[in-house]
Amino acid sequence: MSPAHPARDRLVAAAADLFYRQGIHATGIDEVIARAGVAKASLYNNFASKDELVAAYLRDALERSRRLFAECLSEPDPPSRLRSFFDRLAAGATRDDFAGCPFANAAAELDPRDPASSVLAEFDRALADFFARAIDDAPDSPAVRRLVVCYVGALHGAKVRHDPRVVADAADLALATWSRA
Amino acid sequence: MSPAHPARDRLVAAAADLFYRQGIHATGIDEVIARAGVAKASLYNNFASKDELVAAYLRDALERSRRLFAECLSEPDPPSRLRSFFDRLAAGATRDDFAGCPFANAAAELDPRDPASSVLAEFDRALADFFARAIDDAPDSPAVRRLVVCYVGALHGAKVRHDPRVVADAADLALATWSRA
DNA sequence: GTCTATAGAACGATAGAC
DNA sequence: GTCTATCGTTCTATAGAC
Repeated sequence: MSPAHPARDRLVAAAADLFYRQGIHATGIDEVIARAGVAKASLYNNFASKDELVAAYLRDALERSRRLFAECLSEPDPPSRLRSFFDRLAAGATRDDFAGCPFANAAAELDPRDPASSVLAEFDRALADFFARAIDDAPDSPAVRRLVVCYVGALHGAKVRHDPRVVADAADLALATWSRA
Repeated sequence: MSPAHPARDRLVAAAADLFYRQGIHATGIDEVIARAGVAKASLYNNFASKDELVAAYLRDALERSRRLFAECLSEPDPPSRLRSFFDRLAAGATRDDFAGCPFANAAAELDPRDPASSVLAEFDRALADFFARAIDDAPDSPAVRRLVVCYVGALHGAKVRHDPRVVADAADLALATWSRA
């Protein structure tokens, strides 16, 4: 992305892959720098601590999510926006490196008082905001909250059951709850 | 439970509290034995390793879940069984030590190849089996899979948003998806 | 006596930090 | 690449219950 910081970008990319697939606590610093192909000093030149690398990883994932939301919102009407969103989730769930929602995983691992946890709350707001725009409703409306339930259930279910069909089930629920509202 | 092993029971109880609230990796052995009020040797007399204590904690949680399922299944008809279940979830979500689903949290932390992870799969089967019995359907039916989505979304949403209303939203979804099926 | 408990020191490995 | 802290684990020593 920014050629001015190749080491930093390589570190975030390596961290994103490893933290997401293996978990944050289960991934050591050495493994990250080995995959990034940078020296250990480069890590501490760009980040004050592992926690800040974790935060950078989550902010990067948040940015990807925001782009995904924007693409789905370009669809013309609520049902096609929701379908577009859950179709993309389903496609992601079929990948062999799929490991659920990175924010849900991080939430289970991180101390809520950890500064990186604030990114999780940001994602939560961004997700509710996306659903609200998608169905033209308020971010705190029951319909939006039900859609959030569908999203969470879809990704976690697909993860623990290794079954992408769960995403389709959740999409059915989401479409039904919208048309019902 | 068995008075012949007071130290073991105290260890599991302490581990259940700490592992659930703080996470497994974030909780050290010393903290567990301090809360249990037992010596370190008692831990390794009853468990071969920390991993086995983790497995015991998860099996204990699974037993509690099975009892909860059985109580809900004593209700006379599907809607009241589902209501009973989600009402109990909602009550749990209002507790100040609520931290979501212990199995979902453990799934995010543990290596899938960890022997303790088999308990997570057991819970998954037990949950699907409960919903199947609750609505008189097959454990792998779409309706049951949608109910699992509701359960997962309910607990995770209530956790990250600190908002027990999410459980009520999920209960609405669950009742609706059943009556629709 | 044997089993299980407690208290604490000490070891080896790992992981984060500089 | 080195330093240091921490964590899981093991060992020594001792006391109480059946």
